[in-house]
Amino acid sequence: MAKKKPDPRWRSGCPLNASVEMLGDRWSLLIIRDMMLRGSRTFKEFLASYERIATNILADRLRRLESYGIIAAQQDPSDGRRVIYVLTEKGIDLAPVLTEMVLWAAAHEETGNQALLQEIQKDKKKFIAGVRQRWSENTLRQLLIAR
Amino acid sequence: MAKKKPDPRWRSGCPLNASVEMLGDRWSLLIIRDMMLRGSRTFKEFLASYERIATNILADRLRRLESYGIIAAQQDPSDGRRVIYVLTEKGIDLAPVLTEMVLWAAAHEETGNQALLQEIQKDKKKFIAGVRQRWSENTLRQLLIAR
DNA sequence: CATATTACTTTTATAATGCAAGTGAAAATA
DNA sequence: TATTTTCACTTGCATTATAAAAGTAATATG
Repeated sequence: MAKKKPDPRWRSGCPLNASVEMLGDRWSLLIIRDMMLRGSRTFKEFLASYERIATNILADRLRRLESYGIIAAQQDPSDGRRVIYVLTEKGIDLAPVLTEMVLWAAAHEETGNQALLQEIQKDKKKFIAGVRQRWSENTLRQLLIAR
Repeated sequence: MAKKKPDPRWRSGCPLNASVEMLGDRWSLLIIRDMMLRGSRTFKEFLASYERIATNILADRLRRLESYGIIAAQQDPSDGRRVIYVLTEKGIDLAPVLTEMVLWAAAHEETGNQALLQEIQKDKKKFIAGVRQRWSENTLRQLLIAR
């Protein structure tokens, strides 16, 4: 529905370039991974990730991802301090991208997380469908239930 | 065959993180795109790309990609000035990653290159197989034939 | 009311990027 | 053979991004 001529925001009309401009840095995809696979939803939870992002960079990336419509931010109704970040449809649609990047690195580098890997390798489509479903379930719950 | 415990080179053992550390910047994937889809092979050809990479950054990225084993550099036997860059197997294996990134951006942004897009959408597997085959054909030809 | 928690911002130092100009070797041209 | 051109870079410098550490405002908890 929304989609016509190349967006002047990008360096070029190439779709790969658009992806790279939105996601091509050392943190954005890791934040999306944390949301998609680890269920992270708050600033504090993102900070707890193993790669140790700095707080100012995290704040900047969350702002950027929101501006691209990949994630959405909402106040926690049960705690005025807390902001809950959720993936939008656009964000969830990154599941195949993340999946292929995981498979590629695992095939060519010495990496860990064998459990995730085997799940993906067993049935890629099923894995992506699972992400999608778990997310739609959780999103509702997360937004409605206080903790 | 080489693959065991997490590489200490990476910030974490997560395979997605390894991918991000190798490819997570604004130029690396575009260089690979130019090789994979446009058949670029030389410094000059990469420079001619629409996004206008600076020469020092291009030199740096080519060095990095080579150090990761994603591309290989070879002297042109018929012209001593010219260096020919080719994708390695590891580099060619990025085809599914690029494919998904193209599909994702095209689905959510206003991008161009409809021809490429329709080819991918018609049959994703066939497209990736085609890249792979054209590459193996071309690599041989490129390395043997002077121009 | 005092303390703790959460999501940031600010500051400062370091590193990466981008632009313009320059270099050296090899090849093409006069 | 001498000169010019091409190619793949490098260098210098200004701008921007990243990282680490400390600080802050709003809310919540005991």
